[in-house]
Amino acid sequence: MGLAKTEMFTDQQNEISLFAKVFGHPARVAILQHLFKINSCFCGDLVNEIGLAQPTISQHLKELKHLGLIKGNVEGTSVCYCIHKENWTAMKTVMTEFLNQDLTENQDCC
Amino acid sequence: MGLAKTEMFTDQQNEISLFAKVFGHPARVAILQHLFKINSCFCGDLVNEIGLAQPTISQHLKELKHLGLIKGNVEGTSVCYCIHKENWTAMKTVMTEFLNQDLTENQDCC
DNA sequence: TTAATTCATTGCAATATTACGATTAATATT
DNA sequence: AATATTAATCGTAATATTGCAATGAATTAA
Repeated sequence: MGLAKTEMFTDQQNEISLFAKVFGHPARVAILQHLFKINSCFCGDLVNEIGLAQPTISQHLKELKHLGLIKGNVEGTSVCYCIHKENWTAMKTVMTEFLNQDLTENQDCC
Repeated sequence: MGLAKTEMFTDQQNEISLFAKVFGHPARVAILQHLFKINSCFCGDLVNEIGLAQPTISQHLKELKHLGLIKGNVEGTSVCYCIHKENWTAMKTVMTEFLNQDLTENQDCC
């Protein structure tokens, strides 16, 4: 099938998994880290920085943009990308809540 | 290709993406949340709770176990699963560092 | 206008993921 | 021993993902 049965899960569970999925490829992690480091960044810079072909980087950027984690601004023939800070913060809230589930209250069962 | 070129990325980037990937399916998010809530949990309970077929749940559990985020303990014909707390905490450190990259120092480029 | 630059899109091949029926392995119960 | 229970594994179909060559669209430079 290769298709998650999203209707069986809560909105929160689906949202967490969508954010996580976009972080589930090292190229997208690298793109985001570079955007944080450089702040303003052209697509071509990322192609040089990361070393994948231009269409591949473009595709990864599209996925990040589709989830709202980055924005792109056309400047002449170039496109300048940067982190969408408000959306990043909102994502962080969702993911942090998931990661910080309570660990302490009980003993391990095994 | 369908194959990430992991050799192009840092160990940290690959590690982040591996953790994120395992959270990239709502069933695995649901399994983890249930294990946090119930603490001790048999595989069959998860099948009832989540509503996917037993082989499917078993496969998701295997991936979580392979990454070290849960442990399983055989008890008679059942297997009791729970969160691997030390490994969860270690994973949380890695992911939190990634999520908390500095947002404030610069203006948006676009 | 022509050529160059930059990036998106298309199309495709290779591989991965998801889901589950059928089966197997292991233990427990009768 | 025979049967039941529980969960892992195998095999397979359907779909998704990754990567890139080729191409297209938009702008800029000559």
